[in-house]
Amino acid sequence: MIDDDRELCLLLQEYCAMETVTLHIVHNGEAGVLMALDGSFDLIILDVMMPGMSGTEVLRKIRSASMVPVLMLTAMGDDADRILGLELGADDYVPKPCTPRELIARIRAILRRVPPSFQSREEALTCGDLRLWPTRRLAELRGVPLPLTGAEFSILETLLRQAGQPVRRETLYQEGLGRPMERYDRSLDVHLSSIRHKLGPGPDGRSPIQTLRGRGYQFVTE
Amino acid sequence: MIDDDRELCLLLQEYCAMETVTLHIVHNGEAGVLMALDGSFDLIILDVMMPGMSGTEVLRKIRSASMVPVLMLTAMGDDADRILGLELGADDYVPKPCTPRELIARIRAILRRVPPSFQSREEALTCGDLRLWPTRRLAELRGVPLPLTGAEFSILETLLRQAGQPVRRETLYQEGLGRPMERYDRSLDVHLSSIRHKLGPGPDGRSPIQTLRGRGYQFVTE
DNA sequence: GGTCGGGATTTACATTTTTTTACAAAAATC
DNA sequence: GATTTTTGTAAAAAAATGTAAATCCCGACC
Repeated sequence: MIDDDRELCLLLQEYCAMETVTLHIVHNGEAGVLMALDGSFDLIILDVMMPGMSGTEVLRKIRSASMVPVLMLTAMGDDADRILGLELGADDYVPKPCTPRELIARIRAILRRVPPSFQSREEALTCGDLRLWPTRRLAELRGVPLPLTGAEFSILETLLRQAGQPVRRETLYQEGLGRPMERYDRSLDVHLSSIRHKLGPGPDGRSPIQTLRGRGYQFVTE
Repeated sequence: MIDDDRELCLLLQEYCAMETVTLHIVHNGEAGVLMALDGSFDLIILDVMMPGMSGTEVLRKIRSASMVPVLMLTAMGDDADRILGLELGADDYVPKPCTPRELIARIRAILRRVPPSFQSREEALTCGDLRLWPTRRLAELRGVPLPLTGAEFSILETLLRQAGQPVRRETLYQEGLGRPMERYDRSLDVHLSSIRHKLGPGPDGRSPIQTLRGRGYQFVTE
């Protein structure tokens, strides 16, 4: 999502999380273009009205290099922008203000008609001898299927997506268990214990999941 | 539906909605031709008797450019129109007045015999060896027709449209069963159990429908 | 109007996963 | 070194899900 309205971004991000959609946010056009062209997104939500590089300019830059679906947010009744946007290759246009619900519905509609071959489909998350296929909900350790429960899989997926860097407990709660962390809640610890048990020790004898006391956990790379 | 009888149109539209068929309406021939040639409809319902461009004239225009199935509504006993209609390439003829129910039945009959390749651009939903045709409400597993009840079909369709990512229970209730989820309601579980039973195990021995406890369900991709 | 039958829902209980609890161990703080 | 905080983990408790069977509901048919 490329939008300078931080509040709207956060609101939508929250809603997306509930809908099991992951929303990444940038607040200016320059960063947005770079991110959009990174190729790892299914769809870009783009605000027309932004300080600095305008939305249509961002769209032009994106379209010059990529076919990634773009949904534009426009001020109510701004037909000129709308038409320009559609001509430049936006896939849909939603007038602001809009409800998160409507936005999600539009997003799903766009993704339905985009051929799957154009959708960013990652193969597998690999780290050492561990490999996860999130869309298949399957994990393999040294070529052998690794039976993980749902929560374990989600937590491990989150760690693996950021392998080599620390992931905060709050993040693991949100992404892995789908709820915010609360005081005296020890679920995550228990799940991590169980994941470590199933993974066994890494090549160096330590667990591949390292504890960074007070700062979270980190999946160690080779 | 191309018909100037607004009341009948609305009545039928309501009935169609219940049958999960989407009915678009125009009340005159000119608009009807344009709409029919848009190429996005599975079938056209056409009233013979209309002010302005007559039904047969509309049919002639449609047929000159498209093979879209056309069902004609004719005044009782008006054989001349009927024969002319069939000669011009109508697929069926239903005398007015008729019950919505009968009309839907005829529509389904026509769609059954029209080869899928001629049906509107709604492609089959395919995932692995499972394939659904949402407009025809037909499912196939490894090339063999899979008998599913209405609720089962809708739930599976919802899962398949978002294959590879989790779908929340609330969504499945709303999209699949058409009502909000309520506490202590276990219908969905029972339907899922039955779907899983009918689908059998996937290539890896697990069910293609994975449970994400507390987060929903996910149809796994290949 | 009555009965039949298929599908949907509810019920009841089995099973699995997740969370809580309780305490031990490690690290940080004083 | 004593104390507090944080984390690890086994075990118990709670919650969510799986599923067979009973029941309910509604349209079809007589």
